[in-house]
Amino acid sequence: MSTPATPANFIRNLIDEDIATGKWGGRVETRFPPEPNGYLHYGHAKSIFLNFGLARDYDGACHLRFDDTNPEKEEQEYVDSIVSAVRWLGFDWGAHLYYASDYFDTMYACAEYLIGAGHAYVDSLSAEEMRELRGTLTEPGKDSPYRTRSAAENLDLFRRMKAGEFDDGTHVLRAKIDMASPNINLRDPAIYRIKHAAHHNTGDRWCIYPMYTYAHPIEDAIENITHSICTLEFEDQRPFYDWLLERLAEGGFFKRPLPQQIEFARLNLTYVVLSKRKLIDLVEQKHVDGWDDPRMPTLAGARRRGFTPQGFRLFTDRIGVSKADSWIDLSVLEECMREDLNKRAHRRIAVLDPVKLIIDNYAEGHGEECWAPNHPQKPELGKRALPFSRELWIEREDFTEVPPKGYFRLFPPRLDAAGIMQPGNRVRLRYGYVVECLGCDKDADGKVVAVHCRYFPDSKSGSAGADAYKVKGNIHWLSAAHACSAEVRLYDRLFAVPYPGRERDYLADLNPHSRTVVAAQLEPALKAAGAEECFQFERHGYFVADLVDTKPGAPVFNRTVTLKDTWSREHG
RNA sequence: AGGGGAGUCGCCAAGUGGUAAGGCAUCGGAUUUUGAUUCCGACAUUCGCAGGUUCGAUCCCUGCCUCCCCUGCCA
Repeated sequence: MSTPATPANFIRNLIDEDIATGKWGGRVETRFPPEPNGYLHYGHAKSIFLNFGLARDYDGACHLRFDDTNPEKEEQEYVDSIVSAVRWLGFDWGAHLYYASDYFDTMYACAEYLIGAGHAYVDSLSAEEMRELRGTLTEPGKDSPYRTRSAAENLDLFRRMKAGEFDDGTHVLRAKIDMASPNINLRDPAIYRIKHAAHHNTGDRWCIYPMYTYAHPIEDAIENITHSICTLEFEDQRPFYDWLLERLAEGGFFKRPLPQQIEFARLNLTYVVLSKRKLIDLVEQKHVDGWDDPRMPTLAGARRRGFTPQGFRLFTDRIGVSKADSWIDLSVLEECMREDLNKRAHRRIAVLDPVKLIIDNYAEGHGEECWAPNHPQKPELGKRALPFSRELWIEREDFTEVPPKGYFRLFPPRLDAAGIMQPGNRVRLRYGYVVECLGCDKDADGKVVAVHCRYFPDSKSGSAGADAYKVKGNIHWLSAAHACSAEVRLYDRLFAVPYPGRERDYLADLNPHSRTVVAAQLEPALKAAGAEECFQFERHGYFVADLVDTKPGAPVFNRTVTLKDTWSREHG
């Protein structure tokens, strides 16, 4: 991808400073540390581009690290989906693929050290009792009666925890810091708990697992991460991050400088829900067809939707990085996708809501070819033939019996203000002839079944004098005898309101029209489209051949995003 | 309420003592065989509020207001 300079942000400033002072000898090493307990979503894209982008721009490295410290929630399916999503975005971690679970031995050794140094103890309170002693936001906590256990007793207990002698929840290893700290995270946080659960990576080898707060700083230190970037909600955790690494540095486990945690504001998008819990609900309650449903804000869904890695890159550069809570309008993301697709997508014709257009003065059985460029702004991309004949498909909305003011598509002859009959409107059949509307046929219900017109033989696009016909309207069409039909899915935003869940349960805010399936008519060239090939269907938007449902010779298309449409925006 | 953060144009976002970048959106206008694209132009005397320091404040100081996060053996 071309590389526009990424705008300045506070993290880059910080890194520049570290480089200037030589803190890390110019080294920049980041990491993207997802927990494999769900699919990656748009918010992760921000983090991925941030972390991998920094590594790219500073000639550093970014590690892909699975933060798999909770075996009850993590699965191999999720690690696979994460690997494929990060790759899809275009990033490569080289040899730097890690698992927190790879470090369980080191983490355990650190814990034993902490116990020996008097920095950790085994607490045997129940979860409820611990909660009671923790105090509240305004009141200090109280020491656990087990806080004064000797190092020897703690060590013995901890080893027996590891050996599997105890049931889940009976003991927990805690850091010994300060139960009266105004920062609740420093009130002797739990760092190891007993979980008799099989781990996707380590199997049954462990029955005690480290907590995120304890594990993460150690992971960073082991991997020599220089800048550990995470979201704002971990800000209160930073003092513990630093406390832990300082203790461990004292114990000779790590050398200074120690990695530093830097927090940025997570992505909030209107009309979208990004919390893992809600995404899981949507999938499990079948409001969507799985994690990769094109309506899902997951990267797997985005891919099927036709969103592009380059579009995401544009988006993340455009929204920037800061510590201010912000809401980005979904239209910003959509516009980024349009901008990227506009440059690359070949143009094709598709009639999504077909109605017949019959050219009364065109010989029956006659046919010819019209030529259409693949990209009007890029002639080097070539052109393809569009068969033309007497009976065409046009878009139902490109004809109306009673045109609203400013409508410049097809409408029949009508009386003007002076009572004089005026001819029907003229439009150009894009890349073909100019036609004049003669009228229409309707069925018993009054529904238009065919539109009639006459064409002007000397108006064919590209022929000498064709430009003499000045028309405002330009509509797309397909020869009925040559078009092929296909399923096309018109996707719209999954939620109907900007802030789902703000006024009521978020599920009540689901958009009932988030997917409309139509039987469309497509130009012949489209029949050969392969999965993930994207096109602009002229005057409609960008579409992609569905990754999973497209079969050879039988594409199924998903609408990625519509074209900007100032006419319907102003006319309902 | 204790602690931690944030408040700069409709939405993002730089700047952090020398007199408000940029992007998106919007609005004009031009080009256009996609009511698309592209192009050109306009768009904060003002930086949450009130005081103070200073020749000079978005930036420093004081007070206030608003919003977000923290009381999992989740991450």
